[in-house]
Amino acid sequence: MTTSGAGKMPVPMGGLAFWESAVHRLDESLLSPLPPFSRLERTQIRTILDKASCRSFAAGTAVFQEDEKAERFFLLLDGTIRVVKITLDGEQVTSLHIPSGQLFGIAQALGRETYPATAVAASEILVLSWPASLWQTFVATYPGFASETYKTIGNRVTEMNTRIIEMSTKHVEQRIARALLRLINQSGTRTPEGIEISFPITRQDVSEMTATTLHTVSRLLSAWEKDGLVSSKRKKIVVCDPHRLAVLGET
Amino acid sequence: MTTSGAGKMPVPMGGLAFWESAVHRLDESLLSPLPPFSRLERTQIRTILDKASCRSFAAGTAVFQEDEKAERFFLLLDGTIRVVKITLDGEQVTSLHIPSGQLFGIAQALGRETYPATAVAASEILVLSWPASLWQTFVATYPGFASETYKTIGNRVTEMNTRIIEMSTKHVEQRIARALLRLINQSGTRTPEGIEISFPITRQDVSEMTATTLHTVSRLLSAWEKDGLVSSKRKKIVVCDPHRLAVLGET
DNA sequence: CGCGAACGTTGCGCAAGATCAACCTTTTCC
DNA sequence: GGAAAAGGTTGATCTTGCGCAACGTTCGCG
Repeated sequence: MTTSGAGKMPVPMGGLAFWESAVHRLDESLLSPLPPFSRLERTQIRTILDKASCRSFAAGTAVFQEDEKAERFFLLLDGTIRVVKITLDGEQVTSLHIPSGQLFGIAQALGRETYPATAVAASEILVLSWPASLWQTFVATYPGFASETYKTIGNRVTEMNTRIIEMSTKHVEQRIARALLRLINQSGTRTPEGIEISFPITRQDVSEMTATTLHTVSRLLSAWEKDGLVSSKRKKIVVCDPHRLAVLGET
Repeated sequence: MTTSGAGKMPVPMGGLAFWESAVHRLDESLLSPLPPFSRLERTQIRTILDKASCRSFAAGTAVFQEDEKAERFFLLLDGTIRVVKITLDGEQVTSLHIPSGQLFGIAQALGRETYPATAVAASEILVLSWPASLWQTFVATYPGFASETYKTIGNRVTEMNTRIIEMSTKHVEQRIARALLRLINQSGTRTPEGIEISFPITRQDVSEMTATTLHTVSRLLSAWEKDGLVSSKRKKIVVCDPHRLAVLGET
């Protein structure tokens, strides 16, 4: 049950700003299809973009840390975010993955002053961000922004609930199977072999999502590979037979 | 890991309305100290109360069921609510306990049309409720209502996160210890012996909160009783030495 | 190019805790 | 008041998957 020792380096904070507000380059069409902005006019989106900072983070770096003052909120333009908590004794637990197109770091929407967890770039990522002080304005001014945000939160609550239930009632094998399926649903890429998880992911990462050890994940993945269910290289997992994997994850 | 079989009867829906809107009896002072209403005037609270229905539910009955259409939202005036999810194969998992004074069944705040889980009365309870259509009005009209609601949600998210981390990193003994501590914090009653959980709770209930079996809970509780840590009768648990229990729950 | 770090694999033994089973106690309800 | 149901205890056994350990492989960097 206990995830094995330290394992991972302390998450480093992202480096200094690279592209700080080179935002005039960004087109309105980037935001317009995204739920929080879908009901807005082009001009409104322009206004929003003009207030945003844009920045990239290298894989493995943190956008913000748990308990840090929530001075900005973010939108993930590209890549995937891993939301992790770190326990007193240094173990990491991944509570959530956030695919591109979603808001994150929205402590304001939960009535918090600090971020509830650390956001780590799973791959190289591109994010927009706004100062927290604009949150109220956005909620009040832009129709659909608030409601879509709360839907996002609702979905995350649902996902957390699902994890609690899985950990309570499923065996390790089933949890891992389901975790992989969730990942390819959220951010899978079609390949000739099957559906690939579109960001680098280690056995350790998977173990942190499923409350087990990298050893167990490794064994399982090896067994599944022999069986033609998955195919995995270093930091790469391809699900070849999602259906059979889903069957494994049932009951 | 897998919680033992059926165990509990399917949660019955609460009976027919007993006190449907005998609300004129209720005093404004009931709501005024509660966070969602704390910034409101007496007259505003009166208006809110006039629109509410009041009702009691017997212990073990459901106020609403998972996936039911969310036609009302609720305030728990007295008692404790157990929020449970039921898996396909009939196992129950408790995700949360809600103490009196809090809103619940607030699917609207999560952008949902249906309730995400079942709310079961842990003891006899008293609830106010309003039609979902009033949600928007409340949020728009009453200052502090929205922000306090989102704080509540934030707290619940935090609590769920805590559970995920505990299940990922702690052993059964520690999880149970912490679960008991959380319960006495939320709804404990001082007694000469120690602090008592102020609603009836079975070993099975505890096992559903901690992802174990009632057997393991029973053994642990027996051991702790011998040790003077707790004292328990049928459906009753008193924590005699919270401090030592907290130590048990660490690391 | 070669070394070290990060990542991955695999075998073995052991312990935590689930499962099975039997039995007891208290409550409920006809 | 007595049977049945709900709740609780406790022992014996069995399985999962963790801990530890040793080793292989790939990658990145000086």
